[in-house]
Parts: sequence; structure tokens; C-alpha cells
Amino acid sequence: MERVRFAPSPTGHLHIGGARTALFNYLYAKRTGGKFIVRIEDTDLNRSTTESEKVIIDSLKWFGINWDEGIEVGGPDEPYRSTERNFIYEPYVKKLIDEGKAYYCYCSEEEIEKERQESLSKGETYKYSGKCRNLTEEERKKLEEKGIKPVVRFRVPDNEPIIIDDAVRGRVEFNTNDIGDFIIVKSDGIPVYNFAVVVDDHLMKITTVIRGEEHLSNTPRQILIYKALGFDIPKFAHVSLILGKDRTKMSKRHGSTWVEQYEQAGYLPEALINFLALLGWSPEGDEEIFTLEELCEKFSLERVAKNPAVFDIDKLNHINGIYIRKSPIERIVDLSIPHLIKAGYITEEFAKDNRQYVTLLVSTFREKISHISEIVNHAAVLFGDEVKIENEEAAEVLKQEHVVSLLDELYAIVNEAEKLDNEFIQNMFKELKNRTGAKGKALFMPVRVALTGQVHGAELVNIIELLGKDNVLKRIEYTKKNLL
RNA sequence: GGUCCUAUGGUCUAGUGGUUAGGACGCCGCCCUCUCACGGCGGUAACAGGGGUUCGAAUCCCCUUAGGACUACCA
Repeated sequence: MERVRFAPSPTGHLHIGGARTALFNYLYAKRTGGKFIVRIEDTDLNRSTTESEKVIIDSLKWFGINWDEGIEVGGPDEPYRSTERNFIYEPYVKKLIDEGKAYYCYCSEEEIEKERQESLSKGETYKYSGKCRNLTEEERKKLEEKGIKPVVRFRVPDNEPIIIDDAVRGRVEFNTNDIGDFIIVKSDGIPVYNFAVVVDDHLMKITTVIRGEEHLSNTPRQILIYKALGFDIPKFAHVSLILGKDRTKMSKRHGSTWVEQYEQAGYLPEALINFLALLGWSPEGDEEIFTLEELCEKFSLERVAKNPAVFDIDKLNHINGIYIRKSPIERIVDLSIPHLIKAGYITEEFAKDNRQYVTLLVSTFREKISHISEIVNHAAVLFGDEVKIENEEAAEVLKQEHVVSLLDELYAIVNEAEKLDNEFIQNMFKELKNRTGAKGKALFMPVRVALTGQVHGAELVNIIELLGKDNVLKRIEYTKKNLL
């Protein structure tokens, strides 16, 4: 059975690229009937925080992909946080040292840094000198007595090819000559990520490692560890990076890079999933809109592209718009309410007491939005007492001769109304047409502009209903007084 | 600098030796319509360059160029 995992380090938010990696892992597990595991790789004590871990897990949950084993849900390989697994790593480190495959190194960071700078200035690739490779017991004791806390380095063999048969990249070859003896345990006694992953993946019986391409260069080091420990080497699948508009690795500079931010902007998780699935993977036919379940059936590593992908917000918007229009209106209403409240257009109580009104508002504008927060821009037209003429075109509309009488008649009709509902408004336009002779554009546009100041907008009948009798009357008065 | 990865329209991609190079986003036009949006229809636009291999290359090989990742007691 296939077993895959997503192993984020809790040093920030869930990056959009991380979300895609998690998704691919999830889809692969579902497709193959395997298990998906989530484990927290918090070996970096300086950068890892519990807040970050929470944020990442919350984002993962919102994203809608659940895991079979791992953090929070538990499983046969607890604990799922590497800082709590230190006792597990220790014997493996000891084994490597005992077998001479790893050794203690007492070089100070300053020393190493100096060496690095030197080789860099000479234009050479830096590799650890191997100074501490063959320290005698005697020498070690002396250094220990000085109170130096050593790191543990892996003894990298000479001139050995390392071949990765990558599921997406094909055969990739490295040579150990390009790798210096690297650190596997830091001086604080915590193993480094490269070591912890290997032990964790082995113990958790991970069969396929699907992760970002940035890990490809580290894979030979990990393979060395697998071999030294006598572990089976899993399959690897390195997925290309997601790039920003300028074709560099997507980062804060490129706008929203965390899934949290997309949640806040009002993107739907299914839409983000659909979009991210298409970023680097392609289905067989021409269809592009898929539910999670459909993706689970269709996904395969063979169809994952090798080339990096630029994150295209326009396409995300398009897909999200489709999902917004497809969703039950109630859901979109629920999602819209916080944005409308935040904009100050409604209160929580109002939303509770006037569900019908808010539903009409949302269904009036949802055709026009690509993410929920945009509804605020469109709803703006309903609030405030003044009518602001948006442009010359709108001003022109009001200059037409028949506008004054049209607005007078409109006022009269509305004034007599008890309540402006859809049916009444429909009839109102018929009556207006009868009384003034204006029809089509000449009928609707002046009303639209007089009431909203805009020449474009959503369904006028709905706008009028949403405005309500009092506001309509107020706005007609305002327009007649100030804009004619 | 070194190692590695990548290269089809502006963007995401299909394509695995013979296709009018297909789809999607965007953009443009038309239809629908009071308008915008939605929707429908149509259009614009690509094989980075140079060498090979082959009867025949987007497809296989090499070089160049361009981009990217890694090169930490980060992941």
C-alpha cells in the first residue's frame, strides 16, 4: 500500500506551494487507495513556533484535505512532531557513529564560516575540510573538556554516483564528490531536517516522497543516510515550484502567498484546490473544472509537469467565480455577511433579522464577483444618501430632456407604494413607460443613473428593491436638487 | 562560482517522429441585455536559438542562451 506524507515545518503560514504539495500527496494517496500522513518537522528550534503550527494545520483543514494519520489525528507512529521524537533519532545517530559512518566535529561556526568565505573568494565550491574526521579519543576528550559541544557530521564517501529515479523528473544523477561531510545533528543535540526526515519516513513506512523541487538537491544527502542506515529508499517525486509573475519562487513580494490570505479574500477551498491541481498537473481531456472527488479519481504523477508554473491570479479568479455561482446561495450569503459587516454596511443583528434582504443582495451581485470580498465594492452602491455621478457618460444620461418628467412620475409612483417588491417594480416600469412614453434604454438608464450615479451595474429591479422606498425617494430628491 | 532542474501563445498546459500544433485563462469582436456581469459563439497569439539523427522533427541527441532551485548547526 502506498503511504505518502506532508511534512511542513512550522515556521510561518501554509504557503500556496506547500498547499499544492499537500494536495498532490492527498490526491496520490486517494488515487492509489493509500494513506496520507501529516507530520510536523520542527527541528529548527529558532524558527518553529506553536502558533505557526496551528496556523498551518488550520489552513490545511480549511483547504479541505484530511489526513489518515499524523498530528492531531494520531496513528501508529506517534509522536508526529519531530522535537518529540528525539529519543527515536538517538540510537540511529549512535549506530552511524559506532560504525564510523558519522563523527563528532568540534569546529566552531566561525571557523567554518571563515573557510567558506575563503573558498568562495577563490571561486571554489565549499566543502567541509574534514578536519575532525579522524580525531583520536584523546583529542576528543581534550576538546570536550574545553566545553565545546560538537555537532555530528556524516562521513560522505568519495566519488560515488547517486542516482535518483524521480517519478516526475526521471533519472537524476549526482556524485558524492560534490557533497561535503554534512551535519546530521546540531550542537544542541537536535538532528537536522535532512536526518530526521529520513528516519521519520522510514519508520512511518513512507513509500513515495512527493515534495517541492527545492528538495531535489538535498535528496542525495538523504539517500546517503538511507543507505548508511540500511533503510529501503522510497520513490521520489519532485514537483516544480510555483513562481510569481517575475518567474522567481513565489514569495510575499508577489502578493498573497498563504492560503490563509485566500481564505480571507473569499476564495472557496474547492476553487483553490481545483486551480492548484491544474498548476503543474493536467487531466486527460479538455475539462478543467473538477470536484475533489473527481481529482482523486483522475490524478496521477505521470501527468505532473516538469516545468515550473507561474501563479496566475486571473485564472484562479475565473475558477473561483465559477464555484461562487455554482454554490448554494445560502453558503455565499454566509460567507458574504462578514465582509459586509466589516465594510460597515450592515450589522450582525441586521443580518440575522433580515436574512431575506441579505440573500437578495448577495444573489444580485454574486454574478459579478470572483471572490467574496469583492461583493463589498458592488454593494457600495446601495449605501449612503448621496448620489455620485461616476463619469461623463452618466452625466449625459441625466441631461436628456425627458428626465425631469420621468423622475417626477417615478417619484409619484413610488410615493404611493406601500412596499417596493419585485412585482411592484416590474409594474412600475410598465406604468412609467405608459405615462412618459420612454422605453428601453431611455427608460431604464435615467432611473439607474438617478438612483446610483452609475451607468453600469446589477439588475436594476433588484437594486430598487434593495434600496427600498425611502431611499429611492430620497435619492430622486437628491438627484433632482443637485444633479439636474 | 559549483551541482542539479527546466524551456510549446502574455499565463497554465495537451502533445511522446508524420496534427490545419488542441484546450483553458487573459485580450478583442458578435449575440443575449436598460447597462455591467454571467452565459453562448467567433477571433488573436506559441514549439528560445543553432547544430545533428531521420525520408520526416515541438517530439530523440549535442551545444548555446535564458530562467529557476540548491549550495546553512533552515526546511
